[in-house]
Amino acid sequence: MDDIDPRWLDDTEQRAWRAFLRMQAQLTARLGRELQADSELSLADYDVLVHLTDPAGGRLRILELARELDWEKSRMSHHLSRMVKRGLICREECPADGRGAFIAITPAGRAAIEAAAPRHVETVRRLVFDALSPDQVSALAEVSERILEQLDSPCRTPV
Amino acid sequence: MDDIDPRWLDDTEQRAWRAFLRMQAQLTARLGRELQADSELSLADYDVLVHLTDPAGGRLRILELARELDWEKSRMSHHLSRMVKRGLICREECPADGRGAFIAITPAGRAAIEAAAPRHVETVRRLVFDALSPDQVSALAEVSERILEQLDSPCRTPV
DNA sequence: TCCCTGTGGTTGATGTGTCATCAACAGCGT
DNA sequence: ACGCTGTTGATGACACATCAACCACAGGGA
Repeated sequence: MDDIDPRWLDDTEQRAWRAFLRMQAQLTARLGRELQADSELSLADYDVLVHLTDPAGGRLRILELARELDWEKSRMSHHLSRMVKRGLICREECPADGRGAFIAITPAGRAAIEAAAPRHVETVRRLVFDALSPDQVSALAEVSERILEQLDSPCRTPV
Repeated sequence: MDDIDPRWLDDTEQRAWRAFLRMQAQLTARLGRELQADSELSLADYDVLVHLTDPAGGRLRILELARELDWEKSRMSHHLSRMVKRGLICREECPADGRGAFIAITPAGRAAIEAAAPRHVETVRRLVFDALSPDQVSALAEVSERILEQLDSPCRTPV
């Protein structure tokens, strides 16, 4: 028996945690559904395309993209294959490194993201920011950043 | 051309939104991984089992469970099948309604959730609540609840 | 030159989520 | 009795994520 008697959550914490879990699940579901309905893109597709519109030439090394999105390389590869098949992006050789590859946005992909972005932003505003006061927006940012720090910190309580 | 020129996000909003998206993705990934490593349960399994420990008899009608978890009935059905195969739960006939069915937690299921819960709660505390001040916890609750209201409200701006 | 290790990237198996569709049945009106 | 309608649940096809194995090349030594 390795009985850890954990520090259970108190009422306030439980309330926050339950609300957060529900909100998070419902919000992403809704954002995904609306994006899909408006533009035939999934949230994942959207993220990929956004990252490909920034850099000059609209192309990135594959693992560079994976790092930015925080995806596993395998997930990245599978997803890119599907997007290639749909004509949103294409693979390009990397002359400087024989094993490497670029992935680049196609005109069709650019058209897709440019059509999708305004509606998506509008959705985010309607579902999230319209509901929040400026103070709440700041609080959300701070809480998120604080938790991100916590996640990055190497602390993993040794067993 | 239905050119909506959307109200783009300002800097503060962008900062909040980006941080929230990253946080949300990384946090659930991490919670899932640790839960799985500690207990052979996915977050979804955990949720199902939690809901089955509350009611007397540890059993619920299937759609009742789906409603509480906010899952589609099809997802529910698939997931239950897998959990039955693993011996965590079992289906039981409903005498009152010939087509209906109960789903109930098995002793093995109860053992699994009781073993998993303390560590999981500890993880949540370590990754989330240890990082936040009491004010921030309240703010998180309020923001989440506010967004949930917004999601439930029937407003769907007509095109 | 040859091997060796690390890195970039793909592939296939498996588990999981979503959607559309189907079958069984209850409740209700005729 | 009959058909309608809504509910409950199962199933098959497909999108997606994760894991482990793998291939191809780069950059070293020996």
